[in-house]
Amino acid sequence: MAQDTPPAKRGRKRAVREDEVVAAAIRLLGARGADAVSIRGIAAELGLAPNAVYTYFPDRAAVVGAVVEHLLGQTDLAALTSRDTPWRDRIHALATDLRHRLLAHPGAVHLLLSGPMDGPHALALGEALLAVLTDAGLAPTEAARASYLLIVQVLGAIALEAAELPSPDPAPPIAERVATRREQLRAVPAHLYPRTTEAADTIAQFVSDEQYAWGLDRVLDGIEGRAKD
Amino acid sequence: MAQDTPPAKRGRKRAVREDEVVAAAIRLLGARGADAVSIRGIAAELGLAPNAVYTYFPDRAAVVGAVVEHLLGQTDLAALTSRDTPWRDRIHALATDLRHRLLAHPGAVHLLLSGPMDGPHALALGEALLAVLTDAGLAPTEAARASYLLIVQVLGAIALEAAELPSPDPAPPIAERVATRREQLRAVPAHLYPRTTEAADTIAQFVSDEQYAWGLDRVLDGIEGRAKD
DNA sequence: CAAATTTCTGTACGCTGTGCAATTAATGTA
DNA sequence: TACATTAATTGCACAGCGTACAGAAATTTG
Repeated sequence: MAQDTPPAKRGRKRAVREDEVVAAAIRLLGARGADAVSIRGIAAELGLAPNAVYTYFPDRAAVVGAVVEHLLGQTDLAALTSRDTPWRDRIHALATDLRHRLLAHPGAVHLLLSGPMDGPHALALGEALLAVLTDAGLAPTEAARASYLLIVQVLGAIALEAAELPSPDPAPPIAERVATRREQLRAVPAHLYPRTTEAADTIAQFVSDEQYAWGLDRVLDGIEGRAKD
Repeated sequence: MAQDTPPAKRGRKRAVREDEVVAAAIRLLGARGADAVSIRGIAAELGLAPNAVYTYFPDRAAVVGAVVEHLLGQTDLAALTSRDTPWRDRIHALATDLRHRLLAHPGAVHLLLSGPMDGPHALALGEALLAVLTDAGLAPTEAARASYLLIVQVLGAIALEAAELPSPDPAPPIAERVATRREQLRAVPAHLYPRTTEAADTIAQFVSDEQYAWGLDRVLDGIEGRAKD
């Protein structure tokens, strides 16, 4: 059986553990935005000299990768694959969960998109999506394409929302963000952009749960049309 | 009539023009990636001291915003709204154009997503999309939501593709990127991720024109289902 | 106790954005 | 022509970043 106690290595003891580095990074991410996730900031958070971080990760990109993995690992994949509820509802639940989780740390999605998502949790998420979409009646190839489409949709929507948030703040509530957008849209000259002006109310609500769910539903409609059931 | 010659201002003459600053930034973006788009790099490119750039833009974010505007302004919106071809084809053409243009400078999409897209060219793009989708038979509110969905889809797909490119290089050809992905997928343990392993060929082709077009078609299917025609 | 090994620290280099004061170059007025 | 006014540019400086290198500290093995 796997013995928990490591085989008593030789040199000096480690002051922290790798997961504490990740935890410190996420603490900074939540408190002061993506730019605050710096080697020096993490080291200060842990009470270490900056260089000590390089004992645990080879460079900053590796730390960010571990943070991304941690964030992706928080999603409940069991709920995604359980067949108690219709598959569309399960995907909706996952997407909503991801959105709230990632918008809770504005800038987190920047980290997601700053490197390839090839860790175990990313793979597990893809695998679970494949299972759901196979359930939905898609052939393997179509299920794979649809899973990527969904990832694109979810991360794209979150990225666009995050793009208009000044990163350090703890993300104002949606109602306030919509109000800000509506205010800015009042400055759009109606003679140059008549349709934009006419649809200003809807456009102001692009950053809302409703728009997010609407877009996801259109994507799911398109996917459902490919099911052979 | 509007007189071209500016009314002979008082102080020292400007060494460059604002659009030359943007051009220098784009030159750097293409040659050395998004990280090279720095105030100091731009200044060196123009033969100026770094601070001189602040004569033309208040801070780096403003320069990036101008670069984004320039990139968005290169798209042919006239072709998007002309009714010679079916609306789906027109959107396909726009999406393809945007993808190739943005992937030509890997990291460009990072700039796009680093701030709100509220410039005139961004507005014009939105307005043109609204026109196309109204043509397609959508009510104004639905057209607005669908236009945002399309922007999310296009930028999301490009962002995910760019995420796995090491930014400075001039973007290897698609075939090579697919081959790299296929190679990496061979390391995925089949017993943990059976469906992923089975669909590896399709997954390797996530970064391809075909997947991009497929996803766009599913989104358009979903949108078309809302047309009242 | 000494040797070996690992981790942590001190220092340093080159890079970033950008604020402040002084300089340079152009124009308007006397 | 001389001077004042104004705008653009520069030099310098500061604080921050990632990270490479050498040495000190801590811990286990012989």
